[in-house]
Amino acid sequence: MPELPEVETLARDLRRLLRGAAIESVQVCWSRSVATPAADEFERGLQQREILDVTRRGKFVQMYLSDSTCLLVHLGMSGHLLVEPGVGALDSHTRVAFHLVDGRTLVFSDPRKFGRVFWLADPERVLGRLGPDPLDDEFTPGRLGGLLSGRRVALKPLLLDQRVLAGLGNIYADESLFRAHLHPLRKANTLTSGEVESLYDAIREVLRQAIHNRGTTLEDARYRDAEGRPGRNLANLNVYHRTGKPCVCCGTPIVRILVGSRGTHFCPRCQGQLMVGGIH
DNA sequence: CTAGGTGCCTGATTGC
DNA sequence: TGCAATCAGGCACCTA
Repeated sequence: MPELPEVETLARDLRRLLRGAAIESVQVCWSRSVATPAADEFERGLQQREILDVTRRGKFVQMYLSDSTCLLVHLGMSGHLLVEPGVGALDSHTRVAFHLVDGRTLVFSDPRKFGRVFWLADPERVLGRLGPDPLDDEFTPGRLGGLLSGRRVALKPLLLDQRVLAGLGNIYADESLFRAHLHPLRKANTLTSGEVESLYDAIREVLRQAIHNRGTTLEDARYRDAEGRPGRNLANLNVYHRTGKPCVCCGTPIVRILVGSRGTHFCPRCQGQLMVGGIH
């Protein structure tokens, strides 16, 4: 599923491909994919607008348009944004098609229909709820410590909460906890300052490596960049989707448990400590 | 604040 | 073989 590294890769590609392009017309094929405004207004209002820049915030792709409005795309579980050379054969998973003045098509394809597109004058209406971006310069170990302190919730659900930290999903939350040698059920407020520091380093390093590899495309899965290419970060995963396989560090089989109904992968030996001092 | 549940969805997998 | 049931998961929203 697309998380911060995949969305970052996509946003960089789209910036290169779309900056300066103008929208000729918009076709909404599945109206529920458009969160706001209503589909007919979305189709009418976006005509002739120019795409000035494309960035990322958390897991949102953010497109700045002429007239200072903003198009946000959340890919959900299975969304893609593809730039196609022509009008393109719109397959059955196409939810919104943006026909560009230069003849290309920006396709929002989303089999599972969990993705959403927003057209807003003020993107903060949606983005304002997000916590800090873990790769932002403003994000420091001290800031992470502040987010964890006083929270009795387990680390795994906390890392997935976009209001706390924006951009981690199931893959990179598990990978970050492995890299930091922290058990996913450890209560957030029990971390020592050294452990906070190592979690901070782990999150940033896991995300940076994944971006360097242009994101993770699982064997079965579907993540593709703006030009349809898969990412190559799969070989970098240490725990996610490696249930029963030996830990790269100690050889112990990787375990999968459910935490808040989400599959959670970890090494029971490397990440074994549930409490400070090693009490289980 | 925290924990747990539901609904939204459909391709892939599992079960009989 | 073939069909039906189950699973996967990001997120908003609800209840206790």
